[in-house]
Amino acid sequence: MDAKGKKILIADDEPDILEVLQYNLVREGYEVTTAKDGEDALIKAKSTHPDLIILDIMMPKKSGVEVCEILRTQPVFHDTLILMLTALNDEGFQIKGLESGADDYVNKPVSPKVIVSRVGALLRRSNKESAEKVLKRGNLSIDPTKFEVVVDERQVTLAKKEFELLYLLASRPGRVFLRNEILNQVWGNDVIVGDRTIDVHIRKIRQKLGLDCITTVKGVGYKFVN
Amino acid sequence: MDAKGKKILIADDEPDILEVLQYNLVREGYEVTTAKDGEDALIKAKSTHPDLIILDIMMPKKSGVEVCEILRTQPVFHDTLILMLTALNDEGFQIKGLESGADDYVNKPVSPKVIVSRVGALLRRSNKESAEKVLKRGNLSIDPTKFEVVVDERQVTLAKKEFELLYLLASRPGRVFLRNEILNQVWGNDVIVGDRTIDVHIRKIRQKLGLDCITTVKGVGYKFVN
DNA sequence: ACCCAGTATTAAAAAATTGTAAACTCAGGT
DNA sequence: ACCTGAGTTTACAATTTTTTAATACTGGGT
Repeated sequence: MDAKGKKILIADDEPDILEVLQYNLVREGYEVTTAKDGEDALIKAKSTHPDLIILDIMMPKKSGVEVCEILRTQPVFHDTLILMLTALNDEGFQIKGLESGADDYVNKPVSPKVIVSRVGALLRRSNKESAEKVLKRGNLSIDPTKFEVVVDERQVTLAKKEFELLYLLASRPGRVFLRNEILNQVWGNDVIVGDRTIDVHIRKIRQKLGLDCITTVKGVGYKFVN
Repeated sequence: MDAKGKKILIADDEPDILEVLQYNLVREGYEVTTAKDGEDALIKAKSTHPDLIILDIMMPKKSGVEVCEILRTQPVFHDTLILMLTALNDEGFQIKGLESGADDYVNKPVSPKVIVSRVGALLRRSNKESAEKVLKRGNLSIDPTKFEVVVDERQVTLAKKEFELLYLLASRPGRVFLRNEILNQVWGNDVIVGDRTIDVHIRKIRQKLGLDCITTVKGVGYKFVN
């Protein structure tokens, strides 16, 4: 739905850059892995299969251009987005970066905001099939673009997490979602919250909707029924 | 919204480049015309009236910069988007390209992906101001050509950013705009401003309009309601 | 009837997000 | 050089959301 779950690999030999980028991307909800040189990048790429890779051009072992070229030869990484970090003073490399199959490049010194914005743009573009559509379930209508829920003509305001949780359950009516699944989908893989948190949100949804559309499956999870 | 139907003219003297760009842009759904030199570009531009023109800087007969300058003197081409292709080694021309009225430039050698992405970005960005129509939402009227907002007979003067922000939100009533979307649309992809800036502008709009037409969706963004 | 694991309910704490006023920057105009 | 206002940032207050924690409930198994 959101940035949630999207995996990003950052490869740069300067720890400071790694840190600041990681911090900012994690804050946006991405799952971030880092690599300290070209070979490390290849290894991490193969093990984590990121959605997007940020490659510094100048790195020990293998340059960003080399890494990019190697990745592009493998079908698995054919659709992986690659964002190059280039220093303004090595023009030759900049050119190679583009030729080698990068999807975009950003000049150093990097601005976290610019990176975040470009990353978002790239992922959004590649993501156009995951269209957010309005769910209609009986007298219930859930519109993710308007962030609005309507029950029998009556408009209900849900908070973000409540909305996401309802949207998830309603996206597959009847199907039981395990508590773990819910945590991963709505909260993200790394966020650590207790199980009771889900209960509380479920309760609020039931309360606000005034409908009994969410059923508890004891020992398993919750499901949306209609 | 869709790229479909948008016309693009590509002018370059290297047939290879013409071909690869044409192939990639056509695949994206654009209608593409090509020109082989500066004068040819002017002729084709006049006959096809493209939405966007890709100009190589170095061309026989007339350079990209010249073509650009000539086009810009004509009102018909005032809003036509121009994307320059520059060789990295002639910085002087790069600068001239921007001065002469190009909307963006891309360094050679070209990467189809980058071109497609930039073209998309340009068209998307221009889309908002090209659809310059008066919005009427209840007792609120927003005229982008006059740059004027009227609430219940009363005329309100908004600053540029305030106006653009209101116009964006009002262009899709009900739809929630994420803070990132707002930043991209109103401020542009590369501009770096803090989140509070949006709030402050929203506040000014609310204040000046004296209407509660903008709703905060906490954790998500803002939306226009009526 | 009692226990137990799991869930519901509540209230209150903690965290996140937004609202606001005021100050600062910068460009343009006088 | 000075003024002015748009635009931005800052720092803090106000608010809402999210989480925790403590307690009560529930239904099946013994």
